[in-house]
Amino acid sequence: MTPKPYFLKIADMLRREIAAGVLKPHMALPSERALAEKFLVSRMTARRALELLEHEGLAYNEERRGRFVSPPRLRYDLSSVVSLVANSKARGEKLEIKVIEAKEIKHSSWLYDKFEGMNAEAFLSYTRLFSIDGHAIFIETEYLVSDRFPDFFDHDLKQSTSHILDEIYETPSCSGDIVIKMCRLSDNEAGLLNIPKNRAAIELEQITRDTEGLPICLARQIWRGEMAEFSAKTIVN
Amino acid sequence: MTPKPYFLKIADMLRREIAAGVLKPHMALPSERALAEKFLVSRMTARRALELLEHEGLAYNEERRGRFVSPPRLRYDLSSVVSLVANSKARGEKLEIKVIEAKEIKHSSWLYDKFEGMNAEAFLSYTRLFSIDGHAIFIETEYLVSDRFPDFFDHDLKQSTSHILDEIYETPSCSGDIVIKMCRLSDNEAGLLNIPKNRAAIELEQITRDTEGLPICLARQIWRGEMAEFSAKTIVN
DNA sequence: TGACCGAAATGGTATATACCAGATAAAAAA
DNA sequence: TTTTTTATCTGGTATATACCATTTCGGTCA
Repeated sequence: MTPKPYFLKIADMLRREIAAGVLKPHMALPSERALAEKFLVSRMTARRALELLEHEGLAYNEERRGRFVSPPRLRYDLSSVVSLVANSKARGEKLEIKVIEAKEIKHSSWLYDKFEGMNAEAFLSYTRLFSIDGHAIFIETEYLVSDRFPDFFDHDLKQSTSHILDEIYETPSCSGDIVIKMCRLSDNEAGLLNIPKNRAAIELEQITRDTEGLPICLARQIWRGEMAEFSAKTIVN
Repeated sequence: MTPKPYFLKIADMLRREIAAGVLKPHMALPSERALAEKFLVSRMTARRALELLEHEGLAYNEERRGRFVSPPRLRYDLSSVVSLVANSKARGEKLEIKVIEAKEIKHSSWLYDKFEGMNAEAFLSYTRLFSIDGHAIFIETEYLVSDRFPDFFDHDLKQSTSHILDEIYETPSCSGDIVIKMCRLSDNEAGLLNIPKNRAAIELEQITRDTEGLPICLARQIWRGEMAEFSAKTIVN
């Protein structure tokens, strides 16, 4: 039997402290150097233990600030499109929405494919950062057909999109197609989410459709993988 | 402007070769030592480039054998429980199911919670490994209430569970609750999937229910994150 | 032919070190 | 008091090295 690697032992110890509540959500974990000194290992070995906890979703990392204990996962229900803003408020969490960018895109074969059957020439695009209690959870970029929603950017983007589309443009969304996969963060995305570059994350792409099945809105969300879990209901036949 | 790190440059090169088709699915990538020599960097730096591709889902790793190019992702439709076995055959893929373990579990508070309202004392549990074209995709462990499905293990477990439950026990599943999240592989799971320990992966838990809403089967799947993507349909209201 | 062995290749774990860059808080200056 | 500087803390990148464990494959021996 080969002996248990040091970095696993160190990770075990930290895991126990988190489970026991000695280390509470958003509290700082020991730094790489502190762990290395305490366990008499090299800094690289200490780092591996900490990175392990990150992969598990037990810790998160803010670049050059330190590593911190992750709070319990947020559950995102795929079966209802509208709910995130409302649900979060109901749970008493302080959901913040920060608008990062809003622009018009003239030519994009990628968007043209996604909005097949729409014959659109220009698209509205806006990116927002969603945080709960001051901690970034995901980035969302949404795309709309320009012609269909005139003066869209005149409205407050700090509210739920479905609310704007429904109330103001009277274009209720009826159904949506969602695809979830593991992905890697780009530099820009990592910066917005305040975590190191090149990390694994979860990408959620959703196309909402109107009553006639035509695409209304394409949303692409990049979630901090350890922050959330996604639920859905399945109906057979 | 700080210069682009070496490991990113190396990853870029590999990414280009994969995109260009020079490196095709399941072909071996250069080894850590080969890359280090070619780019005149240390082996650790070469490894970081390779690990980056793994995190992105472009490569996978078989312990002490080497790293290989990942095939395109498999799409798993959350909206229909039954389909995986059938769908895969329709696409002409060779889906293999290998039974790893089958046992009865007498006492488990965890299972007792999951099957609330069933008053069950013992559960059947079996673990299967699903592979396509010789490559492991996910592990599934399913749990059933013993009393409800007598002599269950007498049947061939290399077929879809819903088929057995439906045809033989006349217990069609009607709906299901699914939860997806990023997770870390245990040593055992990593061994079965033939990838290194302590990696990020995707956990999918599903409870299927009968027409009365009572839980029939709890399934827990551990997917190689880079191998699949998950789709769902959402209906508003 | 078939079984075995050993060399070569692979990744896995680990050390010790160095310097860089961003974040933070204390100390110094305005 | 407010602003600026400075020292210190953090993780990020990178090198060079060592030895271990498993896999693979070629060669040898029965």
